[in-house]
Amino acid sequence: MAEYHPQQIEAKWQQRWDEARVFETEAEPSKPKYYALEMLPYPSGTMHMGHMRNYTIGDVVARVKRMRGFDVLHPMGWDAFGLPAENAAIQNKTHPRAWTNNNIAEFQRVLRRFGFSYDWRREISTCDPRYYRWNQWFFLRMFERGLAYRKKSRVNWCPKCCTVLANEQVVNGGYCWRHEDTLVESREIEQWFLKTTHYAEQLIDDLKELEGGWPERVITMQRNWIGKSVGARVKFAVADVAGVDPIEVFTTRIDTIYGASAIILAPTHPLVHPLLAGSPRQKEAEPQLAHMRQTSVKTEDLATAEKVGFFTGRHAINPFNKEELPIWVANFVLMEYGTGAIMAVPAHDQRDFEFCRKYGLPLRVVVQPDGVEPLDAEKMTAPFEEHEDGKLVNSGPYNGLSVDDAILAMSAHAQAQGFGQREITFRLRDWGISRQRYWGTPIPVVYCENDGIVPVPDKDLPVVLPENAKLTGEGGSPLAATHEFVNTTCPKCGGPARRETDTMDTFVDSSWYFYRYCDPLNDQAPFDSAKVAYWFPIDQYIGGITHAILHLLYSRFWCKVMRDIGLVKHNEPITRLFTQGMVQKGGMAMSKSRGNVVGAMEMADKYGADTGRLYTLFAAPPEKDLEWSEESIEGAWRFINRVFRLVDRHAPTVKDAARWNVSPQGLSGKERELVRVTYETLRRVTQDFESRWHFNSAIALIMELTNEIYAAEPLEEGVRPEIRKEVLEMLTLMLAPMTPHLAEELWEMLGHPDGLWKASWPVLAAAQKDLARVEEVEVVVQVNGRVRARLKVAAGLGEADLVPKALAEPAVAQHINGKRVVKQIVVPDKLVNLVVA
RNA sequence: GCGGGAGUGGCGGAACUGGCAGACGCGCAAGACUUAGGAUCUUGUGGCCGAAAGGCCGUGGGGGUUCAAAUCCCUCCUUCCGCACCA
Repeated sequence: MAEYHPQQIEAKWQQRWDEARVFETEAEPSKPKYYALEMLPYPSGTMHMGHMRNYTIGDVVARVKRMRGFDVLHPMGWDAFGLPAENAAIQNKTHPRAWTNNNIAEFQRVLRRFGFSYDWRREISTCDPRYYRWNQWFFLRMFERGLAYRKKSRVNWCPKCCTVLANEQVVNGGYCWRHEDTLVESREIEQWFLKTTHYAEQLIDDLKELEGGWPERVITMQRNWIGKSVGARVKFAVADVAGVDPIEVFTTRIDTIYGASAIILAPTHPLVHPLLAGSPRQKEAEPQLAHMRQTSVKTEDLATAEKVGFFTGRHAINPFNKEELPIWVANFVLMEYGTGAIMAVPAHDQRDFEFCRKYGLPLRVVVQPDGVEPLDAEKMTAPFEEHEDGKLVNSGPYNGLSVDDAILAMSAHAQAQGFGQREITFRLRDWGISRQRYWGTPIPVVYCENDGIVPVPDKDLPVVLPENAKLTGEGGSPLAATHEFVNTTCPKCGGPARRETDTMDTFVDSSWYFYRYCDPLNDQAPFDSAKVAYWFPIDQYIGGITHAILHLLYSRFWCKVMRDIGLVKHNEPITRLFTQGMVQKGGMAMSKSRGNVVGAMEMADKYGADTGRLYTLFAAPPEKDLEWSEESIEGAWRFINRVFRLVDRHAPTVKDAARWNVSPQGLSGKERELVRVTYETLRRVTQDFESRWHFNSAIALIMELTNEIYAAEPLEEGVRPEIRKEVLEMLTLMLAPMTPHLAEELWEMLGHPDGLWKASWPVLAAAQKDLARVEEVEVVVQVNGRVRARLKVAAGLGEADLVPKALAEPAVAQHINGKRVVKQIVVPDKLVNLVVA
């Protein structure tokens, strides 16, 4: 009687796998390829069970695909640049590289301990110059194409990070994504930007390619983030002051322009000052403007804030009807969106309605809903905003047109007259990548007095991050204070020049890392396009929902840039995306700062990796959050032991048995039932793995099978060795993707010295499918929808056989009680429902 | 405010296209084996009534469609997530 010792078994098989290079992958065109990928970790703190859940799901998928004959690429790497490393280094008086390398070593130890089937030869680390060199290379390609550019801009500045944040990194309406208690400030700085907006249209359109493969909500989040809106730009000339440019307005409802009551500018609009200068309202207006510019920048307040505004004393001319409209300034108009100016149409827009009512601006109905009493401007309590079911009124020559027709006709008119054009606006803005931090990729640019901005030539890459920069944590870039780094010569004229001292946002690193896995050691190019063409697109990407916008949007952008450079052929890098739920403890995500982590290594030490893997798969469906329960782990542990004991008990008598020829001839009743349950389980488990990803119910099925086998004990009585072997082997193979070490050990015990990694996922032959079929079923008999009896009958009986049997049941007869059966519903093999009146 | 999820025993969760609600596991209870058991094995375990047979109720609330609803429709409530004055 052997005992289950996971520590020994797991170490043993991990060593065998390594020796046999089982998970090392090369292109094998004879097999279909499969690229399975989990989001790469940021090596910081401890690896906890939240991480392990992500990798376990990915590992199950990779192992199932491998068993099913796919050539599987399953790599792992490290998102190794970033702020925490820098902060930790300052705190612990060490170097970010040392701190990061320690963490990587620790993380790697844990991943290996869990037996994940990675091809470790392909491991990458983004802080390695051999990797970030290609970040710089890509930057230069984008620079050449005008996709990387420098501009002075108002940026989000986190006073704790001492750096600029991307819009995507400002969360909860104005807070830093890393310091959720810190309000982001607004500063004006020269920054490098990547022109994500160049691809805005494609980033929206290509979402169609992802439908079905990506979660609906991720697609929706991306679509909203990019925020396409189709409308028109219209110029309104200023009436009562000369020399001021016309005001450009963006609207999606040019059809309502006859209903405009005012033009409203954002407080920071460049025309506000010229308009106010010398205006009769100047005195009252200026303090209000100053006040408006100061008040809260928190967007969460903005949404609910009272709408306030003031009249500039000036007027603009509606180009359609030559009407003079007052020009206002108001806090609810955003400079960042559209043109920073709107026309207010109170009858047909909620915000305009509120604003105009408050300030007594007139309201004019210009779209009349079909089939309703004419709208009365005096009595309206809400604007009519619908696009459909309306006709234009009070709109001069456009009266009677539908909204859609009016939009077309009026846009055409505006264009012909030269005061407007159709325009598409996006919410998406360019990606600011400059960071005033040390631990990141240096931006490969120098500044020369003669030549200005000069890109570093390819042959001088990488621009290596100096190891000796002083990290103080005080404001400013550490590289700016590192003179050996800053002072250089101009690649063009050879004269003295200064290097760019900002580093790249770390999202650059993760935007293309998965391509590098295909060709990790290439020192001539970021990768060989042929290798990428073989493996891409990624068949299955697995990670947290937290990255639904940032990482995935940037990755999609990067892919399109690479396609246009000619490196790749596909439009989208990721075919299928799966977002797994979080692992929580005490209702909150595991995090070191909350002190609620369950360390992965402690878990493996206590129960073994297989138990940890099995529990995280069993406790909840993979897309849902999982509340960690120490008690429930015992269940997974007990089950594994139960399986181990079962195989251990029978292995000596079955390991030399011949392979069963799957013949229904001569099967005893006990054998028949055992084989049937086994094959039926296999069928359903296969389904759960392949299409539904219900790992939890797959495990439940395997547990049931195990219970059935136990119930048939002693198996030696009435079950021949070759059939015992068949059943135990199937059980072992089904467990292999989830508890691979256990399965290998059992496989060996069952008489296979070769290693289960060579075995295939069992596919049921026709004879086995026949055996999986039940011969006898239980049919429920209902009277008026209530269960009154159960029939044990042969499978496949129809109405003619079932109804008489049902009526013959005493309990059924009793409930019919002489009443007439008005209807009978028969679902073969399931139920009979007799409706009596 | 807009958009998208989710509400099932004491707990985690099953239930594929409407067809026995609560699979599987945890916990709990009883029994067996045992010097012992926080090991193992067996049995029971939604609620209420009942000695039992059995009956009634039950998937967030209310209504509807249907022979039949956790599942479909309407409505309300709770909760989580994303966006948030986007013109």
